[in-house]
Amino acid sequence: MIRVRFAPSPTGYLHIGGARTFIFNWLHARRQGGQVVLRIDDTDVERNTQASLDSIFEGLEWLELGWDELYRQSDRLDLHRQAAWSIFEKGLAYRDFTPADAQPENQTGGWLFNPGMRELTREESDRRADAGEPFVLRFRVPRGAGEEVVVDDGVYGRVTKSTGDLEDFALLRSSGVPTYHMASCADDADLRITDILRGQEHLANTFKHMLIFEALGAQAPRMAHLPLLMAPDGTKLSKRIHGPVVSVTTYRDAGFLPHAFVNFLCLLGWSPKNDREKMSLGELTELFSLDGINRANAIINFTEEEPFDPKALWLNAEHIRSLDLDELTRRLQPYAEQAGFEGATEQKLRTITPLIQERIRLLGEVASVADFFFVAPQSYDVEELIPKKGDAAMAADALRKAKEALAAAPAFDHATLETVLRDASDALGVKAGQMFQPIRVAVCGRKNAPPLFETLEAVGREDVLARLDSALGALL
RNA sequence: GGCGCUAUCGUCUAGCGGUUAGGACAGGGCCCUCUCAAGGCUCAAACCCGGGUUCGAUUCCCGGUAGCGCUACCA
Repeated sequence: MIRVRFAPSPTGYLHIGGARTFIFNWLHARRQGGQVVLRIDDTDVERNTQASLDSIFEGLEWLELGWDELYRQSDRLDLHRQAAWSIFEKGLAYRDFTPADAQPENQTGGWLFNPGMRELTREESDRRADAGEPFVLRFRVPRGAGEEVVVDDGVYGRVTKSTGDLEDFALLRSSGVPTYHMASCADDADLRITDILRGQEHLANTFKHMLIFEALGAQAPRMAHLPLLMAPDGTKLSKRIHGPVVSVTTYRDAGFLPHAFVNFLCLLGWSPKNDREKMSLGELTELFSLDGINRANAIINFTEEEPFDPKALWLNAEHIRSLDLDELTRRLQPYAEQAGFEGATEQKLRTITPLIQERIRLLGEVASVADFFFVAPQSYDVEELIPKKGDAAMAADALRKAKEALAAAPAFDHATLETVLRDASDALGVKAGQMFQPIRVAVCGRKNAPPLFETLEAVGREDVLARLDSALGALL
């Protein structure tokens, strides 16, 4: 049974890179009928915040993927400490009494351990500890000549590092709180995690982790590191520098469909190799494989003017178009309410959905695309009422003729309206387009809108006639 | 600085010794058309540099360069 874990630390909001890591883990597990563990890595007491924790859950829940088990590392500190001391008992870790502020700076490279500490006898070490002297517990990295640690990575292949390049890293802080490395490995072993998929920034840490697993007498999980998501300027994503676009909830608020967003994120750093791009969650689950994961970092493309990657927008539009009317209506509802549309009942929305389905890329665009279905256009440029190759007189004629024809129309459905209005334009001796533009602007308040007849039908005879009147008024 | 990883159109990518270097998004043009979309067709756009290996390198090896990551009692 495959067991994966996603282990965010609540020291910042959930960003899209984290979301992608979660998604890849989820897909990897689900593809093989495995389980997904969500583990909150909150051992850094100083930097944890409730807001971050909330943002993580908010973001993950929105993805509509779910998980099977939930843990918090802070509930499991005893387990980590126990694991650390078991390593100490095996002689594979030692106490380092060097005060934190006396730690060598280490920028010229090459710091491996503090002289004197590694060689302390057990008696001496115990004596100083008993006397209450603070210490950190460090892993005793093997120092034999030519020794190396090997990682067989599911993405990067065989990667090795000489132990001569690995410092004696800390397992326990002087406060007694386990470090990330210790807590993470102890938990992975205890939770029987079989596969670790995580960001490539951890590749270099993995050598330490292999050492810890070995010292713990635990079988190391299979490792697979993911290329990183970068900002267009090539630097890492940062809310401070790049703004809210790096936060998952921004995508939710703008009106991305969760699984369209999942689809998009999957395409950054992974490919099914057959040129497929638009995939449902089911298809992704079926197609996902470590083989398809790229090794180079991927840039997510956004600018100040266009905060979302154009491909994300396109994919979202694709997913919107393939939703059935009920589902899309249901998804649209909260955004219509958010826009403050009066009377945005499901029934009313349902008549509008098909008219905007292929015209929006984001659910939130319902606000700007469908406004006139709910309220008469407040103001528009009167010039826009004037058709191409026409003048104000033609516009007025068209509007008057339309009023007359629409008032007399035997029915107010789009088929009837089409006949009636086309006949009217013939009678007026103008082109259909010249007839329709004034009507469209009068009713919708702009030149670009959904098809006219369906739109008129949805708006209704009474409102249409009233809007034609006020347009005529504005024209004269 | 040391160590690790990476390098194909603007962006995401396919390619796993011989290809007109393929697809997608974005961009240009055309068609369709009541506007806008959607759709169809089409154009432009890439193998980081230098050495090897080979009959032949985008592909394999080495070096350079560049980018990213790690180098904490952060994760």
